[in-house]
Amino acid sequence: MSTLPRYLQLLWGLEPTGRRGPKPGRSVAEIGAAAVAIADRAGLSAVSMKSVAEAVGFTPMSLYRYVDSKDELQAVMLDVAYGPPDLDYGNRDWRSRISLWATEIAERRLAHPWTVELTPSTPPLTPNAIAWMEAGLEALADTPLTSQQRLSAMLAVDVWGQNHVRQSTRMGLVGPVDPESPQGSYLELITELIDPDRFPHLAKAGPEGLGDDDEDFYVEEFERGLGLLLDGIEALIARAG
Amino acid sequence: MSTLPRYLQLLWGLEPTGRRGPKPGRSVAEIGAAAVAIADRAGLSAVSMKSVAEAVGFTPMSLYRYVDSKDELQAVMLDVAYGPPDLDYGNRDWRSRISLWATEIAERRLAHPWTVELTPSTPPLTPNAIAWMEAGLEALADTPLTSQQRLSAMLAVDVWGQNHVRQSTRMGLVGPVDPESPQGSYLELITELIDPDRFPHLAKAGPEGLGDDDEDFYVEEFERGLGLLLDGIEALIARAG
DNA sequence: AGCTAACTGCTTGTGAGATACACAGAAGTC
DNA sequence: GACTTCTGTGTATCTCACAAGCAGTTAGCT
Repeated sequence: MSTLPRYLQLLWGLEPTGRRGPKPGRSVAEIGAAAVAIADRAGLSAVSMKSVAEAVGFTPMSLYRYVDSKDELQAVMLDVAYGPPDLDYGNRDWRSRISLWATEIAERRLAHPWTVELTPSTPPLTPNAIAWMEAGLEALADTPLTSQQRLSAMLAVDVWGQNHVRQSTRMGLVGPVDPESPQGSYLELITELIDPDRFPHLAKAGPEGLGDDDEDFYVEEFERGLGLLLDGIEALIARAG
Repeated sequence: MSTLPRYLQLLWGLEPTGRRGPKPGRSVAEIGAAAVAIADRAGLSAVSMKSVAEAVGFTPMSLYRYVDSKDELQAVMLDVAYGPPDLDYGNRDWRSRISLWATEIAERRLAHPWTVELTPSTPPLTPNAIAWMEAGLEALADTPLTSQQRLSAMLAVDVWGQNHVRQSTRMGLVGPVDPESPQGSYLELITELIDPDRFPHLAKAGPEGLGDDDEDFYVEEFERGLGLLLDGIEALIARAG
């Protein structure tokens, strides 16, 4: 049994009782929240050990009492940004359940667009992240799929949704406009580069597929893609059931 | 019309003719190849402006004649790593075509596992990346889907495949073992953390779903997930046709 | 009550990395 | 042959993440 990294112990409330020494001035959650606030306000690049430390009234090195590396800090940030899942599945069917699940996650991600930009180097083990995974599996609980199939299906939905949010926010379709992204220029560039003779399919898809940066393009495309995945799962269920 | 970034001009061979001054000593492609070699040998973190410069016989600052930032260098690296698509669709049906497409991309990614770790901040506009997208769309060309639907479907497949490679390499199922990743410990940690009462579904899926790190788990799971997506696309086609 | 071990946050320091700027020589143009 | 434009270079700055040792604090033991 390998011992848990400190930030996980702290997040899960697993510290041994009867500790000596001064009480910690802040909690990991507070530190994470401060980092989240900075990222929300000034972008991910503004989150440094120094800036976070200042925000909580620490010196940079003090943060290392709570977190062993910046990577771990980012894991905490994700946990704080997602928050606990709050889903009422009622007596919906599985299709409607994962839809709800996927939509809710997407909402949290949209609220903190930087969440889809950082790529954790280790699988998430923080409480909220775990809780969301649990909720996703629960959505598929009454299907005849094996737990492995459920896991795969859920992962597919999750990854797809994450990517959708990423693409949408980068193109400025949704959410607060990131000042440091060129957003609009992509379309200009692509039409400039794509020679219709060499890339006929792309040439057709480019303007048509990306052209209407309507407000609700995000929603339409979300439903389109999610539907595709759900149909795939449905086929899997049909075969298994 | 916004003007193209230099590295794209160079990659696409769009430099204006009749230039004065000395010829460039190297090409962007060479620089990219050097960076790729370093990443393959020593990991992504070993790729710095300095190390790449040394590899091509330059000083760090010289690289900025070819590439405006490290981000752009990474875009070049991806282009070099993917290489041009070399697919023979023959007279397969669409299902078999995208399968081939997805499999081929996955192979390239496996050959350079770091490709799935870096997240380009801008959509890919480099020649090979574009060519791969074109090939993906071509695979769906004779379906009754709109170009927008084709684009979405292709993107879904691509994102899923990328994630699959990422997960697999991180868990050490496939490819060269990254010395700086803890790999095995995840399973221990998760079983240590997941209280079966609070997270019943995960508790069941965890050991069962991730347990058999067999060699061919990668392939099985690849086919499973890809099949799910293809079934989704098929449903879409059925509805559209 | 006094002692001690374990813990707190702080101070100072280091090494790496990306990138700005001004320059000397090369290769075209007139 | 003079002018211009582009090449690669040397030097310097600025920001980070992170290392190591320190002084004050507190819970439990004697």
